[in-house]
Amino acid sequence: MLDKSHKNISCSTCAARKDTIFGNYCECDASAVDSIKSSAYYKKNQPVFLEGSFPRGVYCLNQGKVKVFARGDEGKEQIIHIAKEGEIIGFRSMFSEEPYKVSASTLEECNICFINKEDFLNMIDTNPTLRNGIMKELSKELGDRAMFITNMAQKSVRERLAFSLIILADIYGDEQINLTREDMANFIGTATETLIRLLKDFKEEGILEIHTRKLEITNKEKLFQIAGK
Amino acid sequence: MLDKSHKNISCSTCAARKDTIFGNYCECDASAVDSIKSSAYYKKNQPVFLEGSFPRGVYCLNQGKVKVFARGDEGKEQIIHIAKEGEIIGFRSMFSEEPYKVSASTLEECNICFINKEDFLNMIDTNPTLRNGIMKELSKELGDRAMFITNMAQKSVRERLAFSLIILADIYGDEQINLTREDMANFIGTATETLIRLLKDFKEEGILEIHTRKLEITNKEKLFQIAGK
DNA sequence: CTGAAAAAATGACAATCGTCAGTTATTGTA
DNA sequence: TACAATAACTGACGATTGTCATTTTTTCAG
Repeated sequence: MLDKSHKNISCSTCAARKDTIFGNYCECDASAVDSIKSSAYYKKNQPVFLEGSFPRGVYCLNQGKVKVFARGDEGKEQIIHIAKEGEIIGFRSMFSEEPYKVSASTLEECNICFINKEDFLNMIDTNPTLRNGIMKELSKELGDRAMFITNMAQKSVRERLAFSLIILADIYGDEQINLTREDMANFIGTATETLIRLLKDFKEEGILEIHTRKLEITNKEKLFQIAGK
Repeated sequence: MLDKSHKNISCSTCAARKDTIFGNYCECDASAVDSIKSSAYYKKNQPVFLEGSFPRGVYCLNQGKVKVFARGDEGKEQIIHIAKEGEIIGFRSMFSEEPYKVSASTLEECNICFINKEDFLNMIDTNPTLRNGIMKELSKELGDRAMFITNMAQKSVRERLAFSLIILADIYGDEQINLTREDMANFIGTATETLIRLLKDFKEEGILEIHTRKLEITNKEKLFQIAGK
């Protein structure tokens, strides 16, 4: 259970700070960010922001994982990205001056800090290093998504599953992958039933172990093989 | 046949200028850009830049269309974007300081202007309006790609074809859509044979007319219906 | 204008994958 | 601890889509 005393969250002691855009790009000291941010505790499955609404600021994950997803025509979620500790989410729409095109929702208990739009844009304007960091980030993501699209379009579900498991293993680090089958299916872009069947196949092939909801990868090599180079 | 006298291309008389990032965001006069750009004539199917190489500058399309594509594991192209007159391509990797993750190649005869990296970055640094324009552009594209991914993952090939034809009709304006079947299949993310069959279906349903390679949309309404909202 | 090369089109077939309908297992809470 | 709700799983089945092999049409260079 997560410590709910989010009042104590401070940038200067933030464990995730070194992974953030602030930690990497911003020379300004932590207290400067501290003074303009607020922080909040989120329960599991709680929305962070919603498709269609206008951004009021950006969110910086101190603790926990968040899914970023779009909805298809029939309302089915497509998970575009799973953000973890240290990541900043929701800043894209602030620059494009559009409403959010995606929603974000917590996958587990989270502590999330918030910096309001004016303050954030002001930082960007006055801090070239931070600005370049943001541009670099936007550009990198754009490149990643070209790959994502190519994978979606050209790989089979089996290959995509292998590929996604590698990504998920990376996101979850030493924890075990812990997602509902539905979320996992919506990340891979397939039906829940198909995902379940393929997980079973992978298990029988000795690639992973299924501990109910949690997945333990036991043969990453093979995953790479299946996923394609 | 395109006028090959690209020596005469000037920003101040560029027909596409009003559509460019320069036209929209940059207050600096055309001659300022003119003085730092060079321009070149490209034949059909000529590479503009290649995946894996490092960007030396940005390309601004004066005339003609260019496909931007990634390659899947088996070398199959996935077209991510089709750029037309006025668009600037190849600037993403300049910010991310990575090699290109995609390639670009002309789909027809083109006149393309080039601004070298230093000059372009210098413009960005000194011109906040232009810089914001670029950030807006990056952000917008990122949003578009979330939708693209969702479509790829959730729509049937038939739906994607309808959707893509709407996009292509928009890109080609009053011209007829003019792509090889292979390129079109690589845009939609399907096999060439499947695309050909579906085009035939659409023709029989009175949605379009096939003039060998060129496609004329005759019932856009129906395309919207098929594509989903 | 002609022939070779490239592109478009067609047919046959099988595998992948999604859908629907139902069962079993797990979780969270009263 | 038990029960309701949610999630995980299974089975059957067919439609969609990819693959391969071949033919027809179009394009383009000489």
